Amino acid sequence: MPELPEVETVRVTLEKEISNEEFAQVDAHYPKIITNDTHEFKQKIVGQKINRIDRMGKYLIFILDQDALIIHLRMEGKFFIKLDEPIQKHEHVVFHFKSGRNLRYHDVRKFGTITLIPLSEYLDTYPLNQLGDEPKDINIEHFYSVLNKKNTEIKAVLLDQHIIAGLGNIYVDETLFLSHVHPTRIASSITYDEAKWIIQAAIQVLDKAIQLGGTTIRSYTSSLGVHGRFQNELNVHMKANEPCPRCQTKIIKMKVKGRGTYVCPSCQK
DNA sequence: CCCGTGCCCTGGCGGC
DNA sequence: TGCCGCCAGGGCACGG
Repeated sequence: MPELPEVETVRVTLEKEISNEEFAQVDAHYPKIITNDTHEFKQKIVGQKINRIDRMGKYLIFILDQDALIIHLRMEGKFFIKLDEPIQKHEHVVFHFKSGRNLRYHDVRKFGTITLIPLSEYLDTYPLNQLGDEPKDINIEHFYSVLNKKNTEIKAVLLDQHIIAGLGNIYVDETLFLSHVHPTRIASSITYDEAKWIIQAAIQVLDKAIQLGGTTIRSYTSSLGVHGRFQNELNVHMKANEPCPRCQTKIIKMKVKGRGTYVCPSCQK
């Protein structure tokens, strides 16, 4: 489940590995991953070079000569760099470079998406034009005024990428724990100070996770075998029945808007 | 506009 | 041991 820190880890690794590579051919073994018309996609991308790799929220953005390649890894998307060797199970899209190396998109659940959009439009086009600011760029007054109008649980608001970009299930649980806010609180009841604590906690959690290369739990590993270490820093996520690090109360697992949610019932209000 | 539900997909796990 | 059924989850389409 790559969230902002895992995607950033992938971005850094990929930029180091494949900047300046030129696309020679694309094999789409499972074409649904690519949201463009497959034929047009291949025709356009061949001959372009990777100049830079950016990230916005959980999206990776390959800056090519004419177009931006916009990638969302969803739950289990990952990349591998290989030479020409047999295709493995779950390698759905293979980008062949002129150098002879391949970039392989691997995704057990096939939920990820890859989209090619001209450089002149990509920031003003779906999906990136829908994206809210990341926690580090959020204006607190504006965020507070948005919360004020929301009649839904705070956890759902923090997961909404239109409002705030980069947080997923793990980091929302951790952010709410650090800010002492209970995930089922109705957003409009959040005070200005709590809104400020939430943003500060989100920034702190994401920064720490980026420093540690992200979180490796379940089946998710970063690209190229990189393993994050933030799982050792988790306070509540996946900690059902363990003592709260602050007050020793048992962490409970509950459902919030259908999402597995971990909370300290005593010190999150 | 706002919010809830179901869908996409497959490996892994619990239950028997 | 083997099989079945269900769950996980980000984001969108759709419906009330």
